[in-house]
Amino acid sequence: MTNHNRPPTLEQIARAAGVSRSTVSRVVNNEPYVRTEVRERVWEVVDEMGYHPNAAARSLASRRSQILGIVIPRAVNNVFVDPFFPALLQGLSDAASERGYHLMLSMLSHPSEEEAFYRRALRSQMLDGLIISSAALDDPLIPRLLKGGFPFVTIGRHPNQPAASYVDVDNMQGARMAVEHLVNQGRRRIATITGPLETMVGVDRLEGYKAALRAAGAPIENELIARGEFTEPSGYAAMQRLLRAKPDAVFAGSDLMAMGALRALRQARLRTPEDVALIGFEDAQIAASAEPPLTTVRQPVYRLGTTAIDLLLRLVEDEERGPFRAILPTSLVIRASCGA
Amino acid sequence: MTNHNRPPTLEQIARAAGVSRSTVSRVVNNEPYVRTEVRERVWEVVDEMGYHPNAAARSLASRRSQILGIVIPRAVNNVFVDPFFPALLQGLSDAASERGYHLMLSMLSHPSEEEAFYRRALRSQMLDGLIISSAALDDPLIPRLLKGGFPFVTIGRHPNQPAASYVDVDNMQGARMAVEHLVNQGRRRIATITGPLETMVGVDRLEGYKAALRAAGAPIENELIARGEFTEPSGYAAMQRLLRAKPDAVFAGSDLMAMGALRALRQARLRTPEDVALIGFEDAQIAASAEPPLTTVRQPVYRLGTTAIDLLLRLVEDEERGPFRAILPTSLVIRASCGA
DNA sequence: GTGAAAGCGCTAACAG
DNA sequence: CTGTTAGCGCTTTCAC
Repeated sequence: MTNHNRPPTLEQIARAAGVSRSTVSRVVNNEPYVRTEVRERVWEVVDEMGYHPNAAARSLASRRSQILGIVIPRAVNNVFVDPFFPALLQGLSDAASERGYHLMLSMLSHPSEEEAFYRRALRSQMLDGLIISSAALDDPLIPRLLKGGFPFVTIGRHPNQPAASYVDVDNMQGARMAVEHLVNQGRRRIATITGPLETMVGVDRLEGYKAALRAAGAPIENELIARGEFTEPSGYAAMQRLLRAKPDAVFAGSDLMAMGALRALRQARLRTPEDVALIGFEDAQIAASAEPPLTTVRQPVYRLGTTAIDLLLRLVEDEERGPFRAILPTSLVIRASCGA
Repeated sequence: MTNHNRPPTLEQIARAAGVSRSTVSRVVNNEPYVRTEVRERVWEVVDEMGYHPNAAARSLASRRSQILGIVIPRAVNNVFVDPFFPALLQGLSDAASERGYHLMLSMLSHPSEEEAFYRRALRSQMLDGLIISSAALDDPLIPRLLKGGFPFVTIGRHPNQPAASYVDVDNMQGARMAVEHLVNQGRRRIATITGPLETMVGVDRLEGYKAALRAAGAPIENELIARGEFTEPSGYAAMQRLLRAKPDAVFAGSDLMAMGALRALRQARLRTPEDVALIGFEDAQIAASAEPPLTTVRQPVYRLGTTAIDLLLRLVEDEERGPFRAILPTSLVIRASCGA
C-alpha cells in the first residue's frame, strides 16, 4: 500500500498505455507528432484512469503557472458601491478562462500590502502576468514591475509611464459628447461634478467638459465646477455647492454622482430636466431606473476586462515588447434627464 | 552562462551560507531545530541575494498550494448591481491574505463551465479549498465535492446537504425583526416582496415575515406577497402588483427591491412612510441616501467572508471533519422609511 | 541541530 | 514519430 490513493500520474498512464511519459505528455498537451492510433489509445487510458495533469508539477517544469493576477487597491474607496468592479471582473474572468488561464484576485487594503503582495505573488513566480485596476497615478507597484520586466496591463491610462501597457475608455471624448449634447439643447450654464483630480479618469472627464465648452465658444467658470469622489453622497454635496451658480445643466463624472445631484436638485425643488438637465457617466443599472431616467455616457466595462486580458497575453505568450494600448469608445445613451 | 539570470534557488543560498538545503528550508519556513547563529546567518544571505521560495516547487513537494478558490455562479444575475459581492470578496481576500493564502476567483457563466472548472482547478490539485457563493440549492458541484472529500464552505446554507459546511446570516430572524417592528408601529396590512423562492435567502426571509405575522396573530394573505428577483426593476414591478391589495407597509427582501418599491409608491402618489411604510434588507450604501432614508436589516457581509475563510481553513489545515456552520446575526437599522 | 538522499509529477531537449 | 535523459526548486524522511 505505497499508494495513498493518489490520483494517477503521467508515469502510470504511460505504463498502462505501453508508451513513454513523453508521448502521454504530448497527447495530453495536444502536441503534434503522435500517431493517431497511439493518440487515441492514450486518451482512452487517460479517461479510464481519470488522469489529470498536476498543476504544480507542470508549472515547475514549464515555468508557467497559467495564472494571471488582478490587483485592486482598496484606496478605491468606492469598490463597494460601484458596479464597475463586478463587471470588470466578469470580463477578465471570462477572457482568462477562455484562454486557459486562472485569475488570482488581490484586494490591497493598505499600501503596505503592496509590498507583501509583491513578494508573495510576484517574486514567488506564481503569476504569469498582472492586471492592475484603478491604480493611483503614483502607485509604486508600477515602476517596480517595469524595472523587473514583469508583464502587466493597467486598467486606466498612466500617461507618465510611457512603457506601461493599458486599456482605457475614451473618457475625454465621452465627456465631450455629453456636454456638446447639452450645448445643442440650448443649455447655457453647464456645470460639472468631477471625480478626484488625482485620478486620470477624473481629469480626463473634466478635460472633455472643458473641450466641449471651448468648442462652443463658451467660457469656463470655476464656480460651475465642483469636485466629488465618484460616490452618491459626494455628488449630492457637490450639487448643493453648485446651486449658487444657478446652472441650467450638469454633467456628472459618474452615474452615482449624478444620482446624488438628482437628489440635491429634487430637494431644492428644481425639476429635472426642465430647470436643470443632467447627464451621468457609465450607464450603470441605476441610470435606467432613476427618476427621470438618466441620460449617460456608456462605457464598455466588460470589454475593458476582456481587452486587458488580450493585451496581457500578448505580452506573456508572444513575448512581444509592448507597450500596448487600447482606448475603447464610449457612447451617449439618451434618456429623459437631459431634456432631449 | 548556464544561469539565465534566474532568481536564486535554495541550493544557491545553501552554498553561499555554507549549510545544506535542508537547513535553509527550515529557516525560511520558521521551523525549529536550527541554531540561532546559523539561522541569522542564513537570513542574511537570503536578504542579500534576494531569495524567495518558488511557489510551484513548494506546492509540488508539499502538496499544498496555499490557494483557495472562490466560485460565483453567474446565474446570480444580480452580481452586477448588488454591492454584496464586492464586500464579500473584500472579506474573503483580507482573511485569506492574513493567513497566508491566495484567492483564485472563478465566475462561472454557464453550467457547463462548472465541469471545466472542476477539472481544471480541482482535479489539477491547484486549490487547497473552496468557497462557493450563492450556489443554487441543486448545484451539482456540491454533491460532487462532498463525494470527493474536497474541503469547501458555502456562503448561504444548504439544508438538504447535511454534510456541507456553510456560513449564513440569520435571514429569518432579520426578516422577523423588521416585520415585528412594522407591527409595533401599528401597521395592519403588511406586504412583502420576496426574492426568488428557489434560493434559501428568498425562502428564509419570507419565513421570517410569516413568523412575525403569526406571532402577532395576523393572517397571512397571498395577495400581500409578491415575488421579485432581488433587483430594482423587479421590486418596482412587484410593488405595482401589491398596490391592489392596499398595503400600509412593505417588507422588501433586499434594499434594491425596496428602492424599486419606493419608486412605484412615489409614482402612485403614495407617501412613504405616511401612507406606506417600507423596510429593506442588507443596508447597502443606497439605503442611507434614499428618499426617505431606508430602514433596513443590516447583514454583516464582510464578516461573512472572513468567517467563511476561518471555517474553510479549519477544514483544510486541521483536517477536522466538519461540517462547520456559522450563522451571523443581523440588526435593524432604523431610518425614516418605516415611520418610526 | 544538521546533512544526505529521495522524491513530488511534469516538460524539454535531444537522439534515433 | 517515439523514447531517453535531465532537470524544474523545494520538502521530507531518516541517519548521524
